[in-house]
Amino acid sequence: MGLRERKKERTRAELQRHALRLFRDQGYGATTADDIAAAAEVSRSTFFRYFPTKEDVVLFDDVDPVMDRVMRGLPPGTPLLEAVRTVVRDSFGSLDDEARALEEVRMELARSVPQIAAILRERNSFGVEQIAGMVGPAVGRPADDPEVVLFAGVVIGTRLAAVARLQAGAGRSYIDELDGLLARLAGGIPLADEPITRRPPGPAPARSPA
Amino acid sequence: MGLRERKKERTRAELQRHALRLFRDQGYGATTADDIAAAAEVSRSTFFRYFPTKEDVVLFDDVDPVMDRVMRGLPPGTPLLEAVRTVVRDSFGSLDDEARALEEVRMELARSVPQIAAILRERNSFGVEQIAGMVGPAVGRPADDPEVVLFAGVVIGTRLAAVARLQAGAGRSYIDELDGLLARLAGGIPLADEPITRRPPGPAPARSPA
DNA sequence: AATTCTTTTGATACTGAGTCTCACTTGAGG
DNA sequence: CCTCAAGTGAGACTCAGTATCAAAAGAATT
Repeated sequence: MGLRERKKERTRAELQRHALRLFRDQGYGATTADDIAAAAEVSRSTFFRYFPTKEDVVLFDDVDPVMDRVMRGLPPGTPLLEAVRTVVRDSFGSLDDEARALEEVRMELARSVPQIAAILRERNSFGVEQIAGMVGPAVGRPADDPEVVLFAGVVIGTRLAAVARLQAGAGRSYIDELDGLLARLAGGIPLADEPITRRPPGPAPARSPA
Repeated sequence: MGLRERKKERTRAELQRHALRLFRDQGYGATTADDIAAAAEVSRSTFFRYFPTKEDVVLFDDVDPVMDRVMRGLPPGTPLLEAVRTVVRDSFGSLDDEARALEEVRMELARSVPQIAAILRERNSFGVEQIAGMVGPAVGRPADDPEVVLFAGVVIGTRLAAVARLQAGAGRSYIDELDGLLARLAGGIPLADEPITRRPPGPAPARSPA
């Protein structure tokens, strides 16, 4: 690996490191691209060359390719839902120290900076297609099979639930929370058959999706 | 209702109508706030007074308060998952003509304009809290009960799956698709116990969530 | 119907994200 | 060295979103 590549890697890491630090210290909104560039001692142009948007600084991670590899390495016959659980656990487990540290910071930010939480939630809803693309082949079905897509949706939904729980201050780490919810899911969808009860009329919740 | 209020209502409707038309005709990104304001014959300032962001023009709808009302009107004892199905179906069914027409246009846009699809997907991932806030009370549990949150996540995930299917060109209407998937969910999480199979290594999918 | 009060509007200016272009620097390779 | 390509910085530009303020217009009062 030449000097050039190493330099690029270093620049990217520096930008991300300073960005996360600034976001934490002075807030996401109050940190301009200029601030980040200045802190990392490069020009604003360079910042945008590395990260197409400010959000991407937060979102860039090294987990994705790992997940696919782990999935491929699982013994055939593993039940799908359990396979997903394993993938989730092992992917994070196999990160090197630096990557894991970044992951920590990012999750910390997600907890403390509402604006970043929002971004993470947004981005997370991407991914039905990605999960479906990973899961479909694993069970020998096309990625657009309705059941594959639905399964993928359920997985994403579970992640959203995990993030929502963290947000609400329910202790534990992101990974433990997600793993726990996935485990619970193995027993079926909770409350699905729970009978609803009459309740007094109250104010409607702020927004629910269209 | 005074002249003032009527005028406001008309202005908002005009802004939204022209905005959606322009988005459809010349694309979301290529349509500036100025364009919309000009088309509706108001100033740019006024546009932002009615819609805090450009996205909000697409996202403004009248469905939300309805859902809560429908939920409250259901007979006690209805199983939760079925209750949600009913709420979804009836909420859309009870829209007046104009609201329904807007809903149509918005869904059409979601299908044909990728950028708007992305926005809708983003926004949709909000709502775990909202759904939990609606569902928790209905079964006599706190909104932050882990099972309530997980259930809410599953519902949102199912929606994402429905949207993903529409996007992929799977015919049907949004509401039919969602209803169908919810129905399927009543039989448990599909594929959860499906054994995975060995498969040849291939290119990793573009991105999956962190 | 003239006057006062309040809401709504338009004009203007500003910040910051993101894009583009172009000239300059600096690794890589002969 | 010298050349070429890759990476960088500077500056200008567009557009979203915010803030301010003065003019216009509906509502209320006499």
